[in-house]
Amino acid sequence: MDARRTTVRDMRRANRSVLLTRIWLDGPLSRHELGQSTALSLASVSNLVGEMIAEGIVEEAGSVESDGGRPRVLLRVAPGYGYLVGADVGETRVQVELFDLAMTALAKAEYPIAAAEPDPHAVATHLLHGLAAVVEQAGVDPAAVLGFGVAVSGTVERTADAVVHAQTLGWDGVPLGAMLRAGTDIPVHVDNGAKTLGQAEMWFGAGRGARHAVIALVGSGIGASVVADGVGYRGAHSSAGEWGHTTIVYGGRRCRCGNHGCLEAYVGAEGVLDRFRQANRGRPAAGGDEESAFGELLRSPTRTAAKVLDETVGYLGAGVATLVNLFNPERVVLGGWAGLALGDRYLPQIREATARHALRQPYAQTSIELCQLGPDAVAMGAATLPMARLLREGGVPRDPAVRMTAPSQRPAGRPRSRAR
Amino acid sequence: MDARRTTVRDMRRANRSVLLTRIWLDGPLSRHELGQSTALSLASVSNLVGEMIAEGIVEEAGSVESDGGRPRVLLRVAPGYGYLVGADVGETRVQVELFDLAMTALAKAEYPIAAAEPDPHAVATHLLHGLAAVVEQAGVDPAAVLGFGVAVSGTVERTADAVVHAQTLGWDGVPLGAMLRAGTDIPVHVDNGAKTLGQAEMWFGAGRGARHAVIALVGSGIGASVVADGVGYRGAHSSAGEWGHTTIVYGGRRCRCGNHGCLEAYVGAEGVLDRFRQANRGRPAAGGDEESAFGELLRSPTRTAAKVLDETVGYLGAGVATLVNLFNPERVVLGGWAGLALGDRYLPQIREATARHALRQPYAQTSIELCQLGPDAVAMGAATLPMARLLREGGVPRDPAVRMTAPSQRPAGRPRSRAR
DNA sequence: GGTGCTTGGTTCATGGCATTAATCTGGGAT
DNA sequence: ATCCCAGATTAATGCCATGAACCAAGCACC
Repeated sequence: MDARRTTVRDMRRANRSVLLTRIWLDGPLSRHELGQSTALSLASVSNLVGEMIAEGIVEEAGSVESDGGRPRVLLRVAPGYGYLVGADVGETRVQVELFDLAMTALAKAEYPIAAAEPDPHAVATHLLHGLAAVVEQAGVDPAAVLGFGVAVSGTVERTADAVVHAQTLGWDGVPLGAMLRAGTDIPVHVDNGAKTLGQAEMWFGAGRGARHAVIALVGSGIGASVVADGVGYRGAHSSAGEWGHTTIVYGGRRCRCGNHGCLEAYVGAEGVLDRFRQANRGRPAAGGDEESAFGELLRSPTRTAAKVLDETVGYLGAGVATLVNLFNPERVVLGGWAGLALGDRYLPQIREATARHALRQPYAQTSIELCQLGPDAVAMGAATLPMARLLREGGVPRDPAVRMTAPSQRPAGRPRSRAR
Repeated sequence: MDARRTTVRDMRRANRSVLLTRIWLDGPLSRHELGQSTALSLASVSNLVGEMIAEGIVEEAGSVESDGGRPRVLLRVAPGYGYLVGADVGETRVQVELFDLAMTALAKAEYPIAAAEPDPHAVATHLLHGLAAVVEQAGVDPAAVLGFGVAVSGTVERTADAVVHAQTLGWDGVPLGAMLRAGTDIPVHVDNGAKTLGQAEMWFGAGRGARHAVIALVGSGIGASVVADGVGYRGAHSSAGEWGHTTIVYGGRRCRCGNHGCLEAYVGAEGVLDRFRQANRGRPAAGGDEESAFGELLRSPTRTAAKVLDETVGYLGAGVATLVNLFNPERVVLGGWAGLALGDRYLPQIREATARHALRQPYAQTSIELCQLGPDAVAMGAATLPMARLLREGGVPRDPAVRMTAPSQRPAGRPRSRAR
């Protein structure tokens, strides 16, 4: 229902995008298979693929015999056509990683963050240093870096400046995108960490193959990443999926957001430990930091701990049921460090609790799984941002005339279509 | 991220769709304005519009002087090009209405439903009779009826058979679409009533102009219709938006769905009246049916009633906050007969309660309004289903070769483009 | 070791499409 | 009358996917 024209060029871009996406996601494929699954004519597949091979973004990768006939040549995205850099701005450190297009990590850099509420400029500096460092470390031509994806907590406005509002960092209105762009020519993408992790999980993890999924992340805080019909659901201002602060116990426990009865106050790691302390006559769980204390609780639960955890599973089930009822996903993927820890031990119980609280039919149509990538995949998730753009644009650079930096074996060095 | 090709024909259809949608929604427009707002070249606008005029779906509607130059001719969708029939399958009656393309109601038919759990065949018969009746009544050529939209409660599978699961009707797996198609040649569309009402509200009511909105419907039951980026959000199996059975009071009141603490058990009219009865030492509210009892409660609230209603507003606020946090809409539209009744009197309080329970930022980015169409717009909502298809397809009939039934003043009687 | 078969991939002519630039149309102002 | 101005149409152009014909590579069979 959008009010935008379509031109003949959009068509080609769209078709390139479809082909490239399919080649990238579903591994080496022959031209024939591509035609089959995209409904594109073989002629067009050949034409478009030929163009992309000439540009260097796609390459032939061996062939496979086909009973009786000519062997089919397999195609894949050339891993070395370009590189992606992803960064995770956590509460304790900035982590930067460089990947090739096969998503193989080639270099890594990490910078600790001292302050509880770090200075945005310091973080931006870390990020830019990290970017330069991993490019240097991997020995990659900076011009071949297709984009720099940065994942932060909090919400990110979808404007050019990528203004960040992050309560946990104490940032309110930090134009991180603009700040980074001032320091590099590489295209910068900033987004929420839960969303990027969700995208990574959809492409490489437990979400593979699903078109409608919710990635539910439980850590110290709680968030969710909603994927609807293959694309991330963002809402009007990109803050959709704030699952942690939905009311689950009206008038209940006070939450750090200031409200009462939020899911996070019951299921978030901090909330769980706090509830345990109350149930345990004021004595907190053993263990130094939150994560080890939470792990200790799970590993050797006392009677009190078991009770608290049982209740936690119940609350979590009600929370997941809310997601199931409202979003009707075909899959719910539970992640985050606390979510994985809980899920490892209590997944059947979580499913039961969800079944108790969700409507029968939507529940029957969904499955509840655990994240497969672990919580360290945030940087990779961030690297999916430039990759998503590359796939969306069908691999073409901004200016269709330029871009002959890609390695091209062809003597002509130009797309064939010009040569006529 | 869908794996579907684009052809040169899709392009034209998409552009026709964009133009037709814009002409229909934003009233009479000149070719110039169309070019402006769609970014289409004036030549293409002229070409496409000319085609649509030749087909009869668009017509010129006067002109407006433009300072100094040639006056601009205004275009509109020809109201009599075709007709839409919408039906509302309620719990007590089947209502069928016929509209022209300007959405003017031209005929109406109504059939009472006796049983609490009506026989699907009886309902289908009513619907088909109603369809024939309104066509007859309006004196319209049956071939000019573009589609028959049917709104039911419950969820509707998006398959050709349009299988309906409706708890309130006692239907589980009724292929209503298939049943209706067996009795008429007119294209049949079946969907959930909340969703169609939401669409109507988006096009003609309080949702106008919004791209992200949630229409929250509170009656005896509770539902929501989510519009994301201009299109209805359906989820994997079309049951998204089941807001009524999200847990709001963990372990709370028993709901008719069998669970505990559902929003519906607190804010649904039945739940409110039930809570009043409990608070009122077992004496129910005055009034015969649910609706009048609820109205009575609101009109002259006793101290007890006021307290119950205050609490209701609180629960409702928490429920709306859940929608705001999870969907991040730019607008929440409150409707349904009970929702409107509550909203008329308590809208400021509902806003406050929502503010208390929602995150600050998403709440600040949204506005909470009341439905403008009233609960009787369900049949019109159903008629939006065929209209949506017409707009999506750019007005072309199924077989592009046929369709010369439309009144055409041109002597040639064919689209000009052929005449070269 | 040719001949035909089968499957994979490419070339070429064709028709559809939106675009730009030029042209035409209808009104007021000079 | 003539000019000007803006709206609308026509003509020429270049891009695009498609179907049909054609080339390529392996295999089996005589």
